[in-house]
Amino acid sequence: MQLSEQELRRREEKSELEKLGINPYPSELFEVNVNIKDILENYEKQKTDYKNISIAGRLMSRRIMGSASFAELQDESGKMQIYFRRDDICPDEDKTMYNTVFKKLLDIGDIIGIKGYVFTTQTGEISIYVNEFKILAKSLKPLPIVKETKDEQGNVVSHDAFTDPEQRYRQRYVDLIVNPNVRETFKKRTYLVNTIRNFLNDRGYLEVETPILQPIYGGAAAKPFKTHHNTLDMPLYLRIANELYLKRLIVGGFDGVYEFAKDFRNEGMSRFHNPEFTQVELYVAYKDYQWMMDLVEEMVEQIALKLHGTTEVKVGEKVINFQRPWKRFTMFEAIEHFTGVDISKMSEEELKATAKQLNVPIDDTMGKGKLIDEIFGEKCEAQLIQPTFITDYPVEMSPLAKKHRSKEGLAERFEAICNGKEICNSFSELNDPIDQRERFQAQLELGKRGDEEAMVLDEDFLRALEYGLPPTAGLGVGIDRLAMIMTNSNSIQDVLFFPQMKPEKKAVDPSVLFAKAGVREELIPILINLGMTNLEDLANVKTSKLFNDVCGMRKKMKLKDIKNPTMEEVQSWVD
RNA sequence: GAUUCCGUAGCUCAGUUGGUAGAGCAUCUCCCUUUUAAGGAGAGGGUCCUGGGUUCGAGCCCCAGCGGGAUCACCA
Repeated sequence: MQLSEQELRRREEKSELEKLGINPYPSELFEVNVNIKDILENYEKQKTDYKNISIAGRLMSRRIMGSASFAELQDESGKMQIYFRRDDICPDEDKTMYNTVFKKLLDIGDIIGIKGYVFTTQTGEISIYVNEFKILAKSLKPLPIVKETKDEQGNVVSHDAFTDPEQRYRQRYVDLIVNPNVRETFKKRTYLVNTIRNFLNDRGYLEVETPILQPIYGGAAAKPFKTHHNTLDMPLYLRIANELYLKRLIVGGFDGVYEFAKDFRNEGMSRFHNPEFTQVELYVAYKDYQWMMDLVEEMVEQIALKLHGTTEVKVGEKVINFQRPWKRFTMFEAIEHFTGVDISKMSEEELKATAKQLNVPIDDTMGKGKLIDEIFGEKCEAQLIQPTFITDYPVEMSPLAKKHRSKEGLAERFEAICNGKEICNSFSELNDPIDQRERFQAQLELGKRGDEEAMVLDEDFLRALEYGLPPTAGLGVGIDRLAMIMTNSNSIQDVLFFPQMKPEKKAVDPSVLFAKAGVREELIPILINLGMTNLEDLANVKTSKLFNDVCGMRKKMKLKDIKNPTMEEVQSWVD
């Protein structure tokens, strides 16, 4: 690893501090009695409370002017100017703490604790007057620091912003330090989850945990990640959903259960898809999907209010209003609304013809349900910006949903669509075990025909249904999708702290290099132990010395079974 | 997967028909006691993503690869 000049300098500063008897990474706690947000909000009202403060954070900028300096301190709650004066930091003859430690050995990015008092500068900025400071952690890597100014309208303008998406996602910690709006986004995500949790707890539903490692994956149509348990010597799957487990709990006698679940799907990635994502699933006994729609409306409206203080949320150029009640369309109505075609009574052949007319791509494997779904997806979904419930999906697409109480071929199912994307999915749960078995069997048929996402038959789940599942309404809400809308984020990566990325760099594995040069496999560990990392290292020492070293290391590593190389052999590596 | 754009200093980015590698910030030295993108004077810092090719000469042109973004298609 090649260190930059600035990194080397910071390492030297670290040893300078140690030479001065200052531990750059002290162990003892640093008492903090206030944060920046608190000062900004309350100092003007209650100045006497801020005569003796102790605060810690990261040094974000410095303006040194001879024997006085201004700097900026950032803690979790915000940023504030701090003021240093040499003769206050160092009241005695010895000016080391200011002249050397502060001016020379401190850098932007260092974490410090300060004691002092709050005051207002001549230019009217609330600042902290530093009486003493302490280094709490030395930072060895320079931060991509963002400077900010305000234009005439008072808008904050960033300069040299840290914007490279790759760097931001790979080094989220840096992103969080220098881009305060990123912290806000993730706080909102947590408030969103908390709001849902409180909402469900208030209604008496029980938060539960169910297996992530599952012997049979189910509850959704998706490709799973597969792994293996050594002791049991069996395959296991990372869950694609937790639906079937939560329904087992309803069978067990709980009237309402929910779980915030990380689910895993081995599928494509995009700005809407990450291999692992979060859903909250909720199941409530003795309810149906109509009831669940009311719950979703109320819950999501409450989220908007909690996060924004209003039901109106700005997303891109649009304003989305989550105020109840939301528009409700059956799928047929939605299609008729957007295409002018009433497909509710059409046969499979007529549907095919309609799809072709509407330029909806189809293929011969598609049945009636799939055709309807395609037409909807192609012609309607993207146009639904304001939150809208779409109800009554084709039953073929919903193998875990109850058949519609009155409409042939449909299921009691709804999705809420918002900003052109599904944010939740819900149905009256299928609780007829015989029907459920048949639906699974139909899925098996699809699987045999090569549908990789077809569901697998879960005998234990069917057994649970046979004991009796009360009529139940179920719901799944995509937390990431909802968080994207609620935080005005364009990509799922912006609402996941650590989105999935390709590995950073192919580490050049020396053993591969050596193997290519014709080194016997068993000798490679010896070379690595000798500190050789590439072929140049081999070429840089005399062949005879290399030969001696290898034989010596072989002995040291007690590799009796390995034959020493010959001189010719060693020579051949370098050639 | 398809299309398309990008990769130059620690950061943000310029770089002309192909002719010695540039700016601002950051860093270092000096000056400066209320500054605020502080200021003034000076200095250091580069595998121009990698590997080939064309050329007297490549950051620039060509080919291949790596990494990333955006858009589109399937899944939430």
